[in-house]
Amino acid sequence: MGDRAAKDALFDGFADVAKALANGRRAELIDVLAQGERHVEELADEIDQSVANTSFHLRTLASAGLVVTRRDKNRIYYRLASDRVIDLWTALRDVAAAHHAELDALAAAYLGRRDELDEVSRAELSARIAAGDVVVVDVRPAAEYAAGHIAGARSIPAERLARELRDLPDDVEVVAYCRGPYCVFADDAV
Amino acid sequence: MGDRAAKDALFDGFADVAKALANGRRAELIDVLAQGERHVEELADEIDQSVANTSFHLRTLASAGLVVTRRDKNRIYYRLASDRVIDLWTALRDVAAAHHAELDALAAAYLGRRDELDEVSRAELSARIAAGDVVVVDVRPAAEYAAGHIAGARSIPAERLARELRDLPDDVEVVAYCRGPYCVFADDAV
DNA sequence: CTCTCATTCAAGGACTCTTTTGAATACTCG
DNA sequence: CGAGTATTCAAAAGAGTCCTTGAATGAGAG
Repeated sequence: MGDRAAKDALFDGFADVAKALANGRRAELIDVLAQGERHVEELADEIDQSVANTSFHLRTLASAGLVVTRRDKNRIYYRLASDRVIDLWTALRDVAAAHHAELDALAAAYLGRRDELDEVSRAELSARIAAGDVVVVDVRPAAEYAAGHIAGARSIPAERLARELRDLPDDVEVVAYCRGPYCVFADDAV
Repeated sequence: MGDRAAKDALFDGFADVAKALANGRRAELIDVLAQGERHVEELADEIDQSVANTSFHLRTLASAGLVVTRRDKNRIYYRLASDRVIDLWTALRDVAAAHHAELDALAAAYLGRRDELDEVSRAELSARIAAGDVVVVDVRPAAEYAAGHIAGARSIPAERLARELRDLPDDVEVVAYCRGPYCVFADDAV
């Protein structure tokens, strides 16, 4: 008890979990899976990688215990192992945003100029939903809407938005939302 | 805005932070630094590595923004960049403990049989400190005691314990504590 | 200024990770 | 059972990581 080899092995175990997140493509997978379960081909499409490579990354995540699978017909669905994984992902993003020197520039390059958008706080949004003077649009993929969404929101995935824009009412304000601070669907939608 | 290369770069940025934690020795460094700042040679000693290799790992952590340095005379002290890093480390440990299949075995191998020890809850401990019927001993290294400790605790680093054991009073109970659930100083002390 | 010491750098060899390609599994449905 | 499809495996090239050794840096003290 308490010997060096055992301590190394234990902390290597902690490091294994970090190693699973230590790849940009796997980080994207976690970010997508935080919205709900998806199958391999969808995930490959989300991260723009081959199905084989995506499957490999998912296996890496699975063997670190971050994701689990479920079979339905002949599709295999992956989902996060628990909400704790979301907490870990959030903590990682927070630390990166706070301390990683280049992250501001990277985020700006991907997200564009956010200051040209109008933001709506959570409290304000729920007040206005209750008052009925706003239409909320969920611009995430249909699978993520199906896995859970803001009550009363309408699903219009980003790629269908141009076609369905005319169906939205003219006389009330429209609010678009997506996955979180590092998701551009809503920005594009506006 | 929103193009694939920029998204890859952004998530590679998140992965950089995970990569910094993706090594057992660096994980040990974070765990030690969570107790307070230390200089390179002390840290090398804690993780049983050469000073050069420890310095290399610390640089890796520093360039991911997880630790920062401070010079005092001709010593360089490292400390965590902020409490957010502690949150990240805690979240990582939690996920590992909950989902990593082999971690139970590794922890048992390092920690030994914890069930032979008497545990004292936080509430109970503070009540008994107030009542004065307990002596609390901090068995961490002196530097960590200096960086912060339970009010009223007495510092007896593990390596001095055998010598100073006779000085402890016979008539009240003694409670030992150290860094947290993955630290064996207190177990050894008992 | 020079000496000293803590820390960092550089080069190397062994090892691991990422991605692609093409083939192999494993399951469902007819 | 057999066809069809989603997923995983295997091999290989190229890149990156870890740790050791020995030398270099740079701040403080004399």
